Amino acid sequence: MYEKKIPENLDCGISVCMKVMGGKWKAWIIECIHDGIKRPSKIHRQMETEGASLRVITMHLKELEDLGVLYKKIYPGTPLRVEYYLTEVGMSTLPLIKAMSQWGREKRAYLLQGERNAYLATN
Amino acid sequence: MYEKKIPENLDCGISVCMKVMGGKWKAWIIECIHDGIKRPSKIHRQMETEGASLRVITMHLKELEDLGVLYKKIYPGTPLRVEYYLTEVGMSTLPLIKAMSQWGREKRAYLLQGERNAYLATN
DNA sequence: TCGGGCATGGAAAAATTTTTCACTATACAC
DNA sequence: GTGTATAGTGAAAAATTTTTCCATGCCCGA
Repeated sequence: MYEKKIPENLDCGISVCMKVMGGKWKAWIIECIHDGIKRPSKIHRQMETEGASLRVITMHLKELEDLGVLYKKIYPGTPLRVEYYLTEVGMSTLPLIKAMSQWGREKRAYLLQGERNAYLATN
Repeated sequence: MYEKKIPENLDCGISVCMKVMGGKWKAWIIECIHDGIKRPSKIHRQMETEGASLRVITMHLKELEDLGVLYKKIYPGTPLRVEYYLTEVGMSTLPLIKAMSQWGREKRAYLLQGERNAYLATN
């Protein structure tokens, strides 16, 4: 387990939000589960074309579960089956994720068009 | 300059959004500038209590300028003065940042309360 | 019995981000 | 002259995240 060396500062709402939705794959995992893809192996199959490793998915699922964003249902027996669901707080991320996603789609072309020049103030 | 080894995938709106607002300090820098703290040295003084280095602020300002989220006004002369402002697209991040910040503040207590237990399905 | 799928975890490597430090250059105040 | 302030860069170190690889344990099908 990796231990932080610089203590996390979660005083600020943005840091808290980023802890849940930041990172390379977390928002996608939340979206997957919302879309009904609730088992780790399925989530992985959904995202491995994009390059997500199963390991990182496992780690994020655990982290999101510990935060109370997801809850986990275990079906005992073999092969062991597990399903993740959004908690109420998990659901409350959806409008935000949708808004971020839409903003990104809307602004992408502009943002990626290249470098800009500075203005020279002449006063 | 650091060169990416895994190509960035910006097909997805969330990745684009995270490119602008993710990272440890970017959202704060945008907020600072919106609050009228527009010069690098001022921004640094504002955030150094939190641990932000001047270097990372400089780098993020440049990145956000290249993306067209900020524009830069240069006042020639010495000491050289520079001011950053939000572009129209920069402004459009504000509702999102506000929403993230508010969400984080609202859910912080819940999210940080500790680990959770899985449900054992009994069917 | 061998190979597959299931969920998960340790450990190390690789990739990326952030920090720290050293440096440029100019002008002003003391 | 020395110290300060301005904005910025390069290089290396440190911190963090993500990937890769390997291992566990169990059952099912060939």
